[in-house]
Amino acid sequence: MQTHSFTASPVIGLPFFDGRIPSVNDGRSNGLESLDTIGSVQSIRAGAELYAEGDSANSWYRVTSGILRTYKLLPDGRRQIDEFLFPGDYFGLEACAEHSFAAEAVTTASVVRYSRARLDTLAAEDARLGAQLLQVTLARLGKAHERLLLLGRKTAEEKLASFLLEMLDRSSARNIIDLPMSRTDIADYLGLTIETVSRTFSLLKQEQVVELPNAHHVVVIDRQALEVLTGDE
Amino acid sequence: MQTHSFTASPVIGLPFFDGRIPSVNDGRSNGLESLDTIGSVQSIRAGAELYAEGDSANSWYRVTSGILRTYKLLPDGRRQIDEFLFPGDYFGLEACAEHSFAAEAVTTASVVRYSRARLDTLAAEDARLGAQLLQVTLARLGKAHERLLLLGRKTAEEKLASFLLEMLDRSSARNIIDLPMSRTDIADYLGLTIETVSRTFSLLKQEQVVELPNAHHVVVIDRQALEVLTGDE
DNA sequence: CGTTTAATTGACCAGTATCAACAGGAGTGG
DNA sequence: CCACTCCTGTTGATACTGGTCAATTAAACG
Repeated sequence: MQTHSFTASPVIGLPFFDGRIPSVNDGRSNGLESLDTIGSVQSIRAGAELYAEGDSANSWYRVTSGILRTYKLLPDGRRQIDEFLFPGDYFGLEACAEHSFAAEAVTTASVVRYSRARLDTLAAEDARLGAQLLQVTLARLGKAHERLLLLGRKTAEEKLASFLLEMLDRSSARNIIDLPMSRTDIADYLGLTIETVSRTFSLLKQEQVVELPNAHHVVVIDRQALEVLTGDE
Repeated sequence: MQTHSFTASPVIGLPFFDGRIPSVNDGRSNGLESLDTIGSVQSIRAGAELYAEGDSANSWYRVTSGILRTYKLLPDGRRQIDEFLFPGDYFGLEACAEHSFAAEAVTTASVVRYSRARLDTLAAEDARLGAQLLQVTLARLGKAHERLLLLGRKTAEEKLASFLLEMLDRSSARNIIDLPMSRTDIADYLGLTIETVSRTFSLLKQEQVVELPNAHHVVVIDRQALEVLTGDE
């Protein structure tokens, strides 16, 4: 991993609790760009670990390129992926002094690292910064609760349909999904096995909802059918 | 439901990100007591709804007595309980303008209701308040991630063991757990059916880990065994 | 190309869900 | 005070979704 200085972008203000549904992930401005002045860029090779569960949580991060995953492990090796992180996403800010989950790069990625101590100092002086941090954190909490419903109550097909729509919403293309992560990653994100993920992909293909040109690309043929299959409506 | 004015308690400050593992639930001081000056008390009968999914989220709450549950529903009636809320817990603060989950009383309960607008105004003026809100929200996010692992990767017995230890930690007694919620509630919290919850209770009894004087009380005979059964260590 | 790793598919199995019957308490009325 | 009812929880029989183990195919990499 390499670290070098980062060129600051201008400070951009944001309305205070403006009522819009915030997206942590779309890279849009959310006022936190002002922090770039205290950040440093770090590159991570695909598969490399940024920090482990239990590491001291003295930094906070924003993805600038590539994809990362955060996850927890059980002692016997079972893994639950908490989030896939895309450019623009913030992560690593935690309630306690140690990270409660690990972070790894799915693809080669780069992040901006902020000092937690400096962040706290700035937030103590600037209430607006604190409000923006709160807004970002509340948005992540909302997504986590959405995932509790998925993991606790949805079937394999509903889980995969929900996942594909989530990925489609982050995709730049209208109906093509790029899946940089492996089947193992998808399984550990959805609380399934790789075999079930694979079989469910085949099922969706058979139902003519999607096409699978290869394992890492999905073409959505019938978005509405996919939405019905999520079980959400 | 009845509403009346609430006597303010003195403002108590808290160190700014002090590194302790925060508990949202134990009723200890966390600096947010200053908000009591803008809160009003509201009583809710057992089983009654405080707000529904989709209601406008213009309030924020703290439990002062009783137990509540927040949950999400799928259109076909499947339910996932997000959190059980105990005295001292804060809830209802959300990223967007509508509540993304419903809140109901498990037992007759009372809450303090805060105006979201006034909260925002106060937070805009007082960076320390914002930091405390952030800290409470980060703690809840950490607990949500813990539950993702439980729902995605744990077996029925591991889920129930984890649940019982969570409830024991909130209990005043050393080894007696009071469970005010129904089996249906527990099932919807753990992503199981009531039959599986009931069978797993019987299993734990058979394994001499707990005693079940009745459906709403659990005596923990062997806490260490219960900890092993969570799968966490 | 050849080798290795990832993904798919198949056969079978296990854990949990479903459906159904029964038991135990709490509340109600005689 | 007891019988009746209702409701919740427990237990049993069976079904089914998704997991496990294994073989095959496809993709990635040197």
